[in-house]
Amino acid sequence: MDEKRGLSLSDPSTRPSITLPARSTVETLFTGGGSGTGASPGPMTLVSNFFSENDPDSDCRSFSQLLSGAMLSPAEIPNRRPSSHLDMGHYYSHKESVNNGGVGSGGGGGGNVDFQFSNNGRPSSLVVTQPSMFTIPPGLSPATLLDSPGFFPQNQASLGMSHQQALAQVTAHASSLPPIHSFTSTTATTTTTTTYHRQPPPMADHTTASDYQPSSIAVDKPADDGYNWRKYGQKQVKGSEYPRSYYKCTHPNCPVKKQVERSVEGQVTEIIYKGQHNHQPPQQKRGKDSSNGTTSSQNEGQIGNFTHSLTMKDQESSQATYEHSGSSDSEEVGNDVARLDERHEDEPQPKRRNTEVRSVEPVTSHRAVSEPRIIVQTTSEVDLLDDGYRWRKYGQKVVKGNPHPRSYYKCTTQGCNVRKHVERAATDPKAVITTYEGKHTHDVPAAKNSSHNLAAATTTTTSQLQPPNHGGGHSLIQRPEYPNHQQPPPRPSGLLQFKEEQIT
DNA sequence: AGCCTTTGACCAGCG
DNA sequence: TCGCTGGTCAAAGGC
Repeated sequence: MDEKRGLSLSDPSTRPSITLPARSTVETLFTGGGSGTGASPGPMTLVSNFFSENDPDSDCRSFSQLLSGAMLSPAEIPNRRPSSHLDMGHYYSHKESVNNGGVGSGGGGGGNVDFQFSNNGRPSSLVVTQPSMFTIPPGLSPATLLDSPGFFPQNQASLGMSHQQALAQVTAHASSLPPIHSFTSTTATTTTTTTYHRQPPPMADHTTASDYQPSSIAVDKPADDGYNWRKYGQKQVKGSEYPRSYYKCTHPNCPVKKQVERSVEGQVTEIIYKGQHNHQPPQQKRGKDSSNGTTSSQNEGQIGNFTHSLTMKDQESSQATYEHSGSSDSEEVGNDVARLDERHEDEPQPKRRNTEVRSVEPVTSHRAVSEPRIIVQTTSEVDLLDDGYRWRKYGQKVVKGNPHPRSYYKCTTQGCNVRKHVERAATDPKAVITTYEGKHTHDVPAAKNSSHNLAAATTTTTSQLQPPNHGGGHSLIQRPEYPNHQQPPPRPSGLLQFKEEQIT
């Protein structure tokens, strides 16, 4: 540290106070829009708030329907309202459609069994700033998205390229997306902070695993994506409570840059990648800064020129959202942006690039630990994303409009009343929504994590609205960022692991 | 020695 | 034109 410097923004102790933004709509979701009394809503409340708030023309939809909606192209959902961060119901969002009506889809009344929820395509915070942008539903990776039926019809036409071409391109982008797809998890009561890293799917096969891998050095190396970076600047950007750091790829003549924002605690809140690597990832220097050692071959054959952003905004209260929204500008495909961002869409974003693919990565923060979360994930080979806990299936039901049954599980640990239900998309069984209810009263079972390595190839993305238990017990592996913070028991490092669920 | 981070200064775009 | 803002430069120091 340069001692002549007075204030180092990288030093949390010297950072200026931060004015946290107004609670987002996501939080409203959890708080029940003002009627909250501090009690944590159940999953039904959560989703109900989420989808039905103040929407006169909202229609109840089941998870299946939501997922089905997520598979629709804009053409199929012409009256679609812009989605909220948590709106899993669409991929595309045109800002011109702000006043569009909500997607109506049948469904009935929303009981606990049917898990039907009203839809609210909440205009606020969803405004996509560029036309021809598409929103990747929370929890769906670009590759998965592209592999989903119904994703391409319009996009393909607008881009003038085939599904395969676009897939290749986006996949390439995905591989340039930081393998570290990190997001933090913080609770108010425990101040637990965890950073997760996700590795992008290998180029060769977009259906293969999007590995989640923990990193213990995420704070200092927010995006160890297999490339080497040199920091060349840092700025306190107006409108952002976090300083922004600028990095360049150290490879000669490589134009790739990235911007990283960190929270006060040093957590990475946003990573924006710009440009395309014109070289192979350097060999990982294990032991130095390679938090994930499997990235060296993941970025081969990159094409296109994307900018990616990962955002992990720690909201003051407790919400965690995961939104992928994206654009695919037909005129500037070469400058696309894959962006994970929780920034309010209606906030001005100075100097925004012409095209962006925005997505929001979730994060948690300061929320009661007993609230539910919604996970949207897609799988290929493995059915369910491991969350580290053992579950016993106790029910299953086929919902109208969805050939795939939803399944109900209970945590097998004695005395633990946590339940979850899993539903697959009608149009794509790979897409799964998992809803948790309750809080685990125990830690993640220890011994069961060694099997079912994700390397088996899954394209899995998790939308984490709420950890059922202080952020632990999920598919994602936690590693302590701060030694003094409460953390769940360590889990084996490596890839995302799947539990031995008793699924039949 | 080489690479990296830090950070004030400078530059460029925009309203 | 001017001020604001984001992005970059580059010197200094650290590892």
